[in-house]
Parts: sequence; structure tokens; C-alpha cells
Amino acid sequence: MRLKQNWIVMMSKYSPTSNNLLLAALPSEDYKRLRPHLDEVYFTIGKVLHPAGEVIKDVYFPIQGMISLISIMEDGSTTEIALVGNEGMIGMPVFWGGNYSNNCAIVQLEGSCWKLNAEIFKQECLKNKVLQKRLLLYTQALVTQVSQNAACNRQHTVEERLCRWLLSVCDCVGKDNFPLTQEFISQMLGIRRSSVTVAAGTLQKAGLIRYNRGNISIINIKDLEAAACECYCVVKKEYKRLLG
Amino acid sequence: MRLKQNWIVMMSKYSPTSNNLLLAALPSEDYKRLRPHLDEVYFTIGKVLHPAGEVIKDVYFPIQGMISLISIMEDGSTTEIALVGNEGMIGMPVFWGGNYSNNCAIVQLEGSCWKLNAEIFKQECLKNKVLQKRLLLYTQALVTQVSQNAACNRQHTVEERLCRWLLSVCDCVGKDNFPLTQEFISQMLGIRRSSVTVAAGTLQKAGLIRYNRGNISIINIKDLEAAACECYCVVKKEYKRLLG
DNA sequence: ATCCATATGTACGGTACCGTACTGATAATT
DNA sequence: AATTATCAGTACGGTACCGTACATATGGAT
Repeated sequence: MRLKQNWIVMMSKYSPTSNNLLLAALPSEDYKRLRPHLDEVYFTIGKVLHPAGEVIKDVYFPIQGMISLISIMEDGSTTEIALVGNEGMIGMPVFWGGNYSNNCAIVQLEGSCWKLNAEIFKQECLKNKVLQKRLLLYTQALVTQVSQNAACNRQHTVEERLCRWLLSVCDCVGKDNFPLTQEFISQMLGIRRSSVTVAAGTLQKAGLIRYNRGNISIINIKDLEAAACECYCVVKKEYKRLLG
Repeated sequence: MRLKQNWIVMMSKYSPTSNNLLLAALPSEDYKRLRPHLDEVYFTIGKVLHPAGEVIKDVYFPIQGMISLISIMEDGSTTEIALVGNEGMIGMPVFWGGNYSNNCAIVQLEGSCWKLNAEIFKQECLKNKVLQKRLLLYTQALVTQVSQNAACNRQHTVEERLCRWLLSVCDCVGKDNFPLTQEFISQMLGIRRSSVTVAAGTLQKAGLIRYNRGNISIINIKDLEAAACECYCVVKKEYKRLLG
């Protein structure tokens, strides 16, 4: 509850209309036309925005917080495919034309989104060149992230990947501390919970992070970057190039 | 040389104009307008169509053969991100607007492509709704494949992944035997060459495949599917749904 | 026919991570 | 204050895969 109030205070620092970067890039007349259809909704951790394989009824533009796209295998094992913050959008298959995908979208760090009916979004995409262009660039950014994940999962150690992931989360929410249990992280990285404990313990001993019962703080971001695999920088750089 | 002649014989079975499925989906007037700009080029194994990080000058529409998108890490290790055959296109970053990406496109199985100047392609994309729609659907198919790879690399064994990969190659080129060294396969799967030897040996003993000095034959496709991870079917099904 | 380059098979110690289980700490509930 | 639930730390045998090295097979060149 305290956390949520903190967030309301933080909100006042931002524009009251929109701080999703995709929406913010729209010309104001486009935005005005869309505005009546946008509902601000607040989601807490664990909320599934899009279950895998179900037709997407609404798309979401994150304002703060963090949402993960997750692959769930037949045996129930999970792997994070991509991480989406206020630079992006949840529901890209609507833009792409497939209307749904095999991944599920789940809230990792609570926050609010602009909710938009999928059909209205689709109509807007058809006539709005600026939006199209922006969504195509975001598509490439997303593909970059997913590609890097594919290679990273094959090539890098748990500790490197944990560092990378923490840095990404840090960028995504713009804070250096966030509530995340090791259990949750293990599901994102597709590893055992106790593997997270060991890796996080090493990082804690080295003074890079601090762990406190479901709360994690980044202490030394420079060294954390050094301990992370190259994937963090590669993706960050490409996001900057593509989305500015 | 013998192989190449075989291929020329096979060609005669296909339409002489285009058997890339993306191009084939275009209305004939669109295709006619584009046709003068399309050059048929033949590529042999190992040819790099797009180096990582270089602005893409030409896009390619495979007719036969197989092209892989590869991630190359700082230490030189490689991982296949996606596999592209005549259902797809090489050079999607031109469509997406980023103009290049961090992945490189390399020929895995020789064959020919339609080559198209990137600028002309870009102009065509701007005015051609059918092409846009088709490329967006292909985008989602590609994302599906890359996503599944990310999760697969995390969750499945070498043997499962090898089976999956062989089946994918089989679908991609429409033949049940193809020239591929274990060294090459190991680079695609991001593993040691000798790990491929062991896994392929197991499959060979089980009568699923036959290996012969750089040539691999699928003997028992049903059992190979049973030995592969679920990823093969998941991706295949989604390609069918999206691209028909 | 011989040699050589290329491809595959085998071996072996090492290690990163897994599956499982249990213990210990801290917050929430009563 | 006591109890309970949740979360983190630790342990230990097991295994899949790695790095490296060397041996063997095979097709093409001389």
C-alpha cells in the first residue's frame, strides 16, 4: 500500500496525459483522436494481460512498471522472451496481424498502462502512418531483444545473465530498487530458485546489489555492468538507435 | 557441381517466374511492376548476405536453399537466431526501418534468391498494402521462431534441439537429405562439434538419420519428430496459421 | 596408388547447473 | 507474543555438456 502511494506521488512529476513513449511520439491531433479510447488501468504483480494463444482483445501501453513476455513449455517451465516498459507496447500481434501469439504477457513490477481496444487500435494503425512507422521500429527493437535472449541463453552463465537482467529491469523502471523475489527471477531466467540465491549471493558479497526479503537494490551499477554479459549493452544501444 | 545440375533439373518443376511465397502472394500487377528490379542470384554455402551491423543494400527473397540469421558474440561464438527459406525474406530491418541489425545472414544450403535493391523495396513497401500486410504477418512468424529459440536454448537438450533443427531444415528445403557437416551444425546450435557427433550418433543408431561425410539423410521422420522437442511443432503450426 | 585435407568418432577430466531437500530468517496474521 | 507463511541460504549427489586432444575414416588431388 505504501508502495502504491509512492507511485502516485511520483506520477505528478510526469505529464498527466501520457508518458508512454510510443503514444508520446504521436502528433497531437492523432493523440487527441485516440485519447477518448484510452483507459488508464493499474496492474499488480503477477497479473496476466494476455494469456498464451488467446485472441487479444485489448492492447496496453505501459506508463510505468514492467511487463514480461513469457514462453511456457508443455512441462510448465517458463522463459522470459522479452521485457517491456514504457518504451513499448503489449499486444504487438494485433499490429502484426496474427491477433495472438504463443507467449503470455505478465506484470512483473506493478504500474499503470493505457488500455486500448484492439479493434480501435487496428483501425488506427491502418490510417496512421506515424504510428505505423513507430510500431515497425519498435518491432525491430523487440526482435533485437528476443534475438539477443536466444543467443544469451545459449552462451552465458547464470551470473552474467542475472546481472544483465537486473540492469535491464533497472532501466525499464528507472529506479535502482524494486520488489522481486528470487522465485520470480528464477522463472524469468528459466533456472532454479536456488541458482538465483547462489548467484545473487555472490553479487551481494561483491557489493554490487543488496537483497532483502523480496526487495533488491542495485548498489554499484558500474561493476554490475562489468559483471553482466555483453547482451545488456548490445540491446540498450540498439533500443537507443531505433527508438531514440 | 553435380548438385548444382540436380538443382537446375528441379527448377523446371516450379513456376519460372517466382516461387518465393512472399512474392507469389502479390497481385500480378504489383509483381509485374517489381519484376524488372528482381535479379536471380545463386549462392553457395557460407556466403554472407548481410554482415552484422552493416546497412543493408539489397534484400533477398529465397527461391530454394536455406539461409540462417546468426548472432555472433564478442568471443566469436555463434548461435542461430532464425532459419529462412522460400517462405520468407532476408533483410527485414529494411522493412522495419532500422536498415540493419546485429545479426548476420549466411547461406546454409545453396540455392537461389531474388535480389532487390533495398531502396526500391522500401518505396514499394510504402505504397503496397498487400505487401505490407504480408510482411507484417511474416514478421510475427519470425518473432515466433526467434522466441521459441530463446526458450528452447534454455530448456531443451542437445539431442532434442538437433532433432528439431534437422526437421526444420527438412521442411525448409523440401528434401530429406542435404549436405551439412557436423562442424556447421555445431555453430548453428551453439555447441561443440563433438557434441553433434555424439547426438547424431545416437540418432543414427536408432535408425532416425544417416550420416555420411557431410551428407545427412532423414530416414525415419516420424520417430525424429517424437525425439524432437515440442518447439518444432509449435513453430510449424504458427507458420501455417500466419502464412497459410 | 599414395598422400592429404577434411570429416567423423572417441575419450576424459572438469564444471556449471539441476533436482531435491532441508534449514534458517523475516514479515504477516492471530 | 505466538503462530504461520513466505522467502532466502545451504547442501549434496547427479548429469549434461564443455574444452581439449587424439585417433580413425573417406573422398579428392597428385
